[in-house]
Amino acid sequence: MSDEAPPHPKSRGAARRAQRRGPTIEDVADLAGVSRGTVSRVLNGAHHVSPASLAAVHQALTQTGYVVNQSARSLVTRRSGTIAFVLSEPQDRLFEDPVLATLLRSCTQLLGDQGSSLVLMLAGTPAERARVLTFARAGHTDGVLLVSTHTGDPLAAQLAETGIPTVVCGREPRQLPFVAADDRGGARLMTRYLMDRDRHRIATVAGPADTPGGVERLAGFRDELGDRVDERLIENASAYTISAGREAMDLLLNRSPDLDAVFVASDLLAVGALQALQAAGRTVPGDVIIGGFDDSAIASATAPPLTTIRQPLPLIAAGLVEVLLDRIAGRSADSRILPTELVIRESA
Amino acid sequence: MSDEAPPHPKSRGAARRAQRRGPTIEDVADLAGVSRGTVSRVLNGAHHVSPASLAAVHQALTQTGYVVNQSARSLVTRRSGTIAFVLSEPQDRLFEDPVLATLLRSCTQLLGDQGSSLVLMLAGTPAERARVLTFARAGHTDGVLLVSTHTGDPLAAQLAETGIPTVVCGREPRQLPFVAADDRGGARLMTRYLMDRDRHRIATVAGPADTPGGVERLAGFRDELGDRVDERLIENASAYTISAGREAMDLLLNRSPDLDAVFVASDLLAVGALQALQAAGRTVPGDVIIGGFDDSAIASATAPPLTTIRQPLPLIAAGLVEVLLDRIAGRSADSRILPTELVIRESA
DNA sequence: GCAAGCACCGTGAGCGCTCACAGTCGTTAA
DNA sequence: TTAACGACTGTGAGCGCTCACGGTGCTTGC
Repeated sequence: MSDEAPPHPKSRGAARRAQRRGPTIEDVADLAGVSRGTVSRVLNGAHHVSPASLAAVHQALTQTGYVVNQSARSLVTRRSGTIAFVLSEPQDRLFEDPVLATLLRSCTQLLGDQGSSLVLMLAGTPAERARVLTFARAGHTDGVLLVSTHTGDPLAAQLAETGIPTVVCGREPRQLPFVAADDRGGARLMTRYLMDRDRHRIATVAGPADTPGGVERLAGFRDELGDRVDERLIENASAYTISAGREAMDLLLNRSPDLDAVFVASDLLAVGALQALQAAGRTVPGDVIIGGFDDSAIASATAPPLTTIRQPLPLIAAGLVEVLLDRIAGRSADSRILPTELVIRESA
Repeated sequence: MSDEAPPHPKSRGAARRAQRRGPTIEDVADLAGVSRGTVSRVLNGAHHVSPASLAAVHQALTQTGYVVNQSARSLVTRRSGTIAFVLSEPQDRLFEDPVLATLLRSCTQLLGDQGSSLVLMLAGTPAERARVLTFARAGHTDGVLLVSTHTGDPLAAQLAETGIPTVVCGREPRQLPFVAADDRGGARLMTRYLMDRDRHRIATVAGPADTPGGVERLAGFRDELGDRVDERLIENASAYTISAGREAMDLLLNRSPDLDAVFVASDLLAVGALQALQAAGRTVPGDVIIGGFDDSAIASATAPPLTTIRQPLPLIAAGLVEVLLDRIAGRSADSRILPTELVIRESA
């Protein structure tokens, strides 16, 4: 493999980009007039380096345009510098959830600022889950950030077994640490607000029953209403989508035409509910007031704009990476539940 | 670093997961009774391996649970097995675009099926852009998949200079290969459809003028209308968001209250336009018919559902990874422009 | 005056793998 | 019979780095 010199006109096809091997640590060392070890020390921020050689190394570093070979480094340190963002969800739909997009963006940014990179992995099918596990076990990743809406995701247990640092987004009943919004508290906030607006037939479109959001937010609703809950005013949506919201609302409307308020467990769902309400001739917030959950971008884009519960997404993202990084560093880090906030707009 | 045995109760904190070094290729070789070389050959699908040793190796492979150390492999092959998905966009908003989410999902899946992984990188700020460049130059990635809505993204040029295989999503004026939907053709399709419905005051909410989608779709609109275009019926939105759509539509409505049809350059924009229309008391599709672009999930969730132009997202994703993979393998691969399709719903 | 301590530095070993090369051994052609 | 060839296999080298160790030479305390 000595096709180093451009003079060779016959490009060897496949193995052709082995050419321009960047400068190695040794090149830098030579240029700076020091040894490998010294360069390595400054690269790793170690002390015990004289000001003179430090300057020389820095000079050589910029002069050569050196950039470390992560593979070589990982080989010895056993740290990859990447973390896996795993999306465990059979439905493709999840990807259209603005909450998730925001989370992904924030995590990417946070991780990037901190020097590691994020690899995105899907874990919707068993084959994909197996791939995630292999990937993790192979040490390709320093830790995994698991996002899964369904309670009792098998991947969580398996990940826990491998022992690789993991944090899950959303309540997780197992031993794994998690970071989540205070769903129950948020639901109480909204329910209380609806009650305070002097409504008495308060319904709820809850999330799917097999998701933490689905059960927690419903629990909050029940907490606040106490013995005034009417089971016929409760409907679980089949998924977190607009159409599921519409369907659930239609059901509710059929069953209890006299409802005058509704707490919907997600903004996307609320968009659908709003449509169903308006299609049924109800005015919002005149006849019926409606409150959502998430405060995603869509909440301020509906007509009327949605009163909703804000999930502290930036804080959740920050918590997620902080807990994960702590775990990776061997420090212990507890699960966190972050407070939510009522955002009043016009729908309620 | 010999805290191998659990007996040691004092976990050493930081360097604690160096423990369980998985089986190496040598372990497998020993177990199979062959040499490193032979195991490596079967791992890399090479031939020149006798059926007997092939079987022995496979046996040993599963028995040990061996999984290759990618760092070690990359160190010698100079291939990382990862590709970077770079999002070059100052606005955070882009992340809420369902089109993008779908694209990201498809690419992740396609790449995963094919054995490589996707690392997500943001390139909104200069610092982030620099990081991408360094990352690419360091050989941490075999190729980059650049998604950028703005024409003339500086990153495209810089990436081209580095020589690392790159493909861009969306029309790209430079030498870089790209994959894009036929925006112009799609716009013609929709405009023609609106004309055929016997409307004569056809307006358009175009995308931002500094995006390929913004100019191409507007060009298609003009193509089809010919000398019947009225400049006062054209408005560029400031971004691809619901509120920008609403604002543009309001402007149009003020300027030309008599408009009876509107082609909106994206579904998100169309949602806003629809709201503005309805808020102004216009019925859709009675008074005004409206056509969107993208066929994102939201298009079928509005009331009425949007007639729109479908972008062949799965094909785009497939084209993107195919072109990129070809480039990485040293094969040449041309840019692709994929056909769009009219999807008729109720808004027009 | 010398031992001890300190700050700094260079070097060897080795991380786990792939690749090229140099075998070995059975088979076929001359 | 022997040379040549093919299929298969083992081995050395080396990818670029970090880490531990063992030097230097200098200061300090006695």
